[in-house]
Order: sequence, then C-alpha cells, then structure tokens
Amino acid sequence: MSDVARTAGVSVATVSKVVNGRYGVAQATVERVQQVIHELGYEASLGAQSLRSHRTNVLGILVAEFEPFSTELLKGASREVAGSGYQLLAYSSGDGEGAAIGWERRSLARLSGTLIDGAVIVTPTVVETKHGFHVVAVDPHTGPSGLPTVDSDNFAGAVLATNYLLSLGHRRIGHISGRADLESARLREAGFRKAMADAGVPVDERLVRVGGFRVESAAGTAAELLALPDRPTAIFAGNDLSAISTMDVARGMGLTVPDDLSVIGFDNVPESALVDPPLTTIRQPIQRMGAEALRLLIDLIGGVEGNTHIRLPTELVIRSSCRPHR
Amino acid sequence: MSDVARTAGVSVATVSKVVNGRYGVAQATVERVQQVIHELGYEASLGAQSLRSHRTNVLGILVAEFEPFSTELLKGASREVAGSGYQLLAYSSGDGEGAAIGWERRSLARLSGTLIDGAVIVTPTVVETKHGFHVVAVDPHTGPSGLPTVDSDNFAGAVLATNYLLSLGHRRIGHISGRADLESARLREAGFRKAMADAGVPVDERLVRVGGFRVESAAGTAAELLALPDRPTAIFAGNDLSAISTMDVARGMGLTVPDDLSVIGFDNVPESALVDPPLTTIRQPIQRMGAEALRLLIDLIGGVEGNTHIRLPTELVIRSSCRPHR
DNA sequence: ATCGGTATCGATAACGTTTTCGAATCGCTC
DNA sequence: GAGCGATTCGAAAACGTTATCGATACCGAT
Repeated sequence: MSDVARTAGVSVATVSKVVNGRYGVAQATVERVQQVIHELGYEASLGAQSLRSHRTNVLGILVAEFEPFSTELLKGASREVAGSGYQLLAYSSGDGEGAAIGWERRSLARLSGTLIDGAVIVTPTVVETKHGFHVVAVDPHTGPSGLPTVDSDNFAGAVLATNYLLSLGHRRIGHISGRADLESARLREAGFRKAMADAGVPVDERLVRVGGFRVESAAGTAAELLALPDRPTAIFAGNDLSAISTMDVARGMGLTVPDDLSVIGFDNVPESALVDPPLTTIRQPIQRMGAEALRLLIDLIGGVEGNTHIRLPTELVIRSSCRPHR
Repeated sequence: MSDVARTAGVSVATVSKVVNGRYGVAQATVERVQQVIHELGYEASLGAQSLRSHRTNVLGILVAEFEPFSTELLKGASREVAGSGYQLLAYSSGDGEGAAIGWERRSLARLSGTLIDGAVIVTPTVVETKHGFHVVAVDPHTGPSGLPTVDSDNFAGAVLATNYLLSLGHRRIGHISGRADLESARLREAGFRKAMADAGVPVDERLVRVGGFRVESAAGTAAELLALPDRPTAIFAGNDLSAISTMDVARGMGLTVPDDLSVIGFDNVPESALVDPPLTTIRQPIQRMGAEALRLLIDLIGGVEGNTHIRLPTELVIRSSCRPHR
C-alpha cells in the first residue's frame, strides 16, 4: 500500500480511503490512485485488514478433515455464497486423526476476531462460543447446544433403514454407531432401537458397537461383529464411510455382500455409488444442508431474525448392498 | 495475549516466547504461562501472527468454486497434509460465474505474504507469481508456465475415450471442449483429433465446440450439437460435468442415453457414478493429484530439489452411457 | 567485596492496514 | 480583503503478534 501511495504521490491514508470507497477524496485523486493500484496489481492484505478493522467479508467453514461429508457440504455452501458478497474459506485442522478434541475451539479462536466474520462448524464438539461472533453448527454435538443448527432427520432415517432390513427378513441386525458425542449418532442408534422394538425384534447388545464414523475405527468394529460365532446377517452402519469400510472387511473375511451380509449406510455421499456393490443407504441432502447453514449464517450476521434450527428430511436410496435373508 | 500476560504476571514478550517455544524462559515460568493459556483458552490470532512473522504453517488451495473436481483434489491434499505439521486452508473466490479472470492473482495477493506459506492453484489463469512465494499449479494454463505443475495424461486419455467410441462403431462423434485457456482442454481436443485421424475418420468441424467445462455453458453447446440436422451419434465431453449436462439436455430433447446417443466424459468425479445412466468416462486420479501437488509444494518450501512436473496416468472406466452404434 | 558470565525477563519497534482528527487549501460572501 | 464553510489530505494511533536487545538478577570464582 505504501508503494501505491508513493507512486501516486499521496499518503497511505488516502489510498486506504480509495480502496474502501470512503468519502473525502477528490475525484481526480481517486482515479489516479485506482490507476496505480491497477498497474501495480495491489491487493490489500487480508491479515492486516482484518487485524485492524475486524471485518473481512470472508466466512469460514471449519472441518476436521475434508472427507466426503464435509466436501459435499462445501459444495452446497459454495453455491449459496456466490453472489452474496462474501468469500468462502474452508479450514481444516490437519490433525489427521481427529483425536484432538477441541480443534474447533482452537481454530475458531485463531480465526475469529481476525480473518473471518462468521463460521459454519461441521460436527462440532463445542457448544458455546465467544459473544459477538456468529457460528452455526451442522450436525451438532449432543445435548443442549445454544448454537443455531442445521441437521437432517436422523431418527426417521434410521427407522427407515432398519425397517428396510426388517422387511427383507433380517432379524440379527448389527449396528455400527457413530461418534458418541454427536447428536446424529445418538439419534441414529435411537431410531434403530425404536424400529426394532416396534417390530418386536429384541436387539442383541453384542451387535451394537461404536464405530466412530471413521474408516479405520469402523473397520475394527466391523471385524469384531463379523468374527462373532453367531454373526449378524445385516448391518446398519452409522454412515456411508463405516458401511464401505464394513464391506471391505467382509470381503477380506471371504464374505460376499449382499449374499452373505446385507449392509446399509447413512448419508448418501457420492462415493457410496462408486463402491462395489453400490451401497444402499439413507440420503441426507448434504449439499442443501451446507447451503442452508450458510444462509442461516449470513442472516445471523445481517441481524435477520428467524428459525434457528433447520431440519431437513431423509429418504431411503436402494442400491445393491442388501438382499432378502436366506 | 495481553490477558494471558497480565494473569500470569509476565510480559507479552514472554508469553510469545512460551507459545513459540523459544529459548530463554525459566522452566517454572513456562509452566505457569502454559497453565494460564490453557485456562483462558488463548489461541494466537492467525492474522496478527502472519502479519508479523510471515510464517503461519498454513498452506492454501485456491479454487474458483468448490465443484466436484476441486473437492476431490481437496480430499487428496487433506490426506497428504495430515502429519506434515501444516494446516490446510481452501479459499474460493465466491465470484460464482468464474467470469472474473484473474481471481487467482487477486486472491494470491491477498493471502500471500500474510496468512499462507504457499499455495496450490487449481486450473489457474496465471503463469507467474511473486518471487519467494511458492505455488504449484494443478491442471495449468496453456502455454509455457514457469510454475511447478501436477496434471494427468490428458492426451492419452482423450485418445482412449475416442478410440472407445470408434470401437463401438460410432463415426459421427462430437466433442464438447473445455476452457480454451487450459492446457488440459487443449490436449483433450488434440487427443480426440489424433484418434480420429488415426482411424481415418474425418472430423466434422461443426461437431466440435467449446463447452467451457461448466454445467450451464456445456448445456448450451450440447443443445446446439443435438439440434443439428445430422446430429452426432456419440459425444466426447471435455469433462464429467459437461457430460452429465449433455445427458440432461438429451433427455430434455426426448433422446435416451445410451440408445439414441452415447456420451463419454473425463475425470471420473464421484458424481459420474450417481447419474442415470452411470457415466462411462476417463479416470484421472484426482485425489492423488491433490496429494502430489501438496507434497510438491511442501518440498518446494522445504527447499527440496526434484521433479517439478508430475504427470499421472489416465484410464478408461466403462459404465452405461455408451453402446454400439445401430 | 568485586567481577565476569549466564540466565531470565520486558520495553519497544515493526508488520500492513483503517480510522480519527486536525491542518491546509479553496471558493464564496460580505 | 477578511472571514467562513466545505473540501481535501496526511499524521498518527491502534489492531495482536514476534524479534531484538538492553536491563536486571544471580551464580561461582577470585
């Protein structure tokens, strides 16, 4: 900026005013400065700008990793942000194992107040936030979180999945549940139990185990389940990643899906159609969730009052990973 | 930070040293300060930090939008960054239409020097960059770019695609080409022409038109192609998005794919398996490209010498959107 | 007791912006 | 031609860090 100022023969203060379109600079000066800015290709430093003004017109999406669910969400958010005047910045902890609980709080602290004007947090472990900084949670933490939230009807979806397996004649149905601290995981397990109860089928507690929504941990859980003397004939996995992982493990043990084992997932990430066999699953409108979250965030920042909990519907998507029992 | 300093009874300078593990602080003080940091949940402001030290351990990926290709790339990059000590920040212009040529240069100027230590630019229009700031280009601009680059064998892939259509007996083959400024688009068209020439099939110039790699523009081009009195029996689309768009247009005109029209894409984004009918396409290892790009970037920053152009192989993926002619 | 060396710490200047506010100039009016 | 408001500009402080470097305290040895 001082380069621009020197070349244009004005002070940095004036350049700043021109850049931000503030009142109080002569038309001739404005044009001269803009000319120089263009020639030098000057662009304001985001860091310095936000440090000083606490306003950047950049919104953040915080994700633990860029796995399929988060990236789908990103696509939806990206669509929504276009034309809103905001730019989108996706930030990943990069911690890999996600083991580091509290990464959202840390990342949020690093970015808020500087850099971004608000954030969407995906599957957060936090429930509270600094005052004055806007966040919306997608697929929130269990328990009463004060955060504005976007999620899908996890309970109904789980009932759908379980009923489908029941309708195929399965009775020994296993469930690989998700991250224990997520409301979605809790509700999916609850839906599973409700559907089983309604059908009068007792659930064998050895068949429901935590898989954590992640490839590696789900693989371990699937292996335990399938090594059982009286193994399940069908598995309702907490999400597609777990389901895909389960199919891999089954194949590794010499079982074929769906002949020896039916598997149903949850999410309908694009990858679920790519695997062999294509995965039967419960669709959540992930992209739409991303779009809604971003819209909610923009409304919040703009001071627009409105519904602060958006819940979207789920539906059954039948592909080829399930078949009738026996 | 001054809060921490006050509470711990030291100066901000000392807190900074503790945070960054610099030498010259008594062990007892270190522990006391760390304790306070933990209690207060202090986290350094990324903006201020980078403003001052020009080093953030954050790498950027710049994309025009989060469409399927970019998000696949992100997944790969995310995998690679885990455990590297860096964090990943994806930045989208949010301009939507991508019409604003030069967004990479602008975004780069905003982020470089502050905020990020290096960047991966996806399908860039820029060819040069500030000295001392490291970038690697994925799927670069046409022409001699000085940038370290990761791409796939677009030419060979296009030959594969065209030969496949030829082997099915198609002779009137259309091509919807991509963004004219991208090397990949140019090579795909060149591969198409080479394969046609080798097979002794003349290409009807009215059948090869620019689609721009984007849904809307490709739809317009597809409509033109299919409205032709002697319309093509097969179309090689420049990328999957264009191919999917073409199938939509065809359906809208009462044609069924693949009975009335064969369509083949390029990329193998996850979405290509989700559409109806599932898309036959050329696979580029997109996630691997993202991983390689990030590795190259990290090497560059670390001063590691090595190959600065990485080219990955392509292969044919046969699904259901093509069938023999007549 | 004095001294040299080492450990420990803090004051302070930057980094690149934005904002406030006072100074300077200009064009009018009387 | 003096006075006055409006216009135009720049000096300087502030944002939250980090790096430098000087100041102080402490230690053992003479």
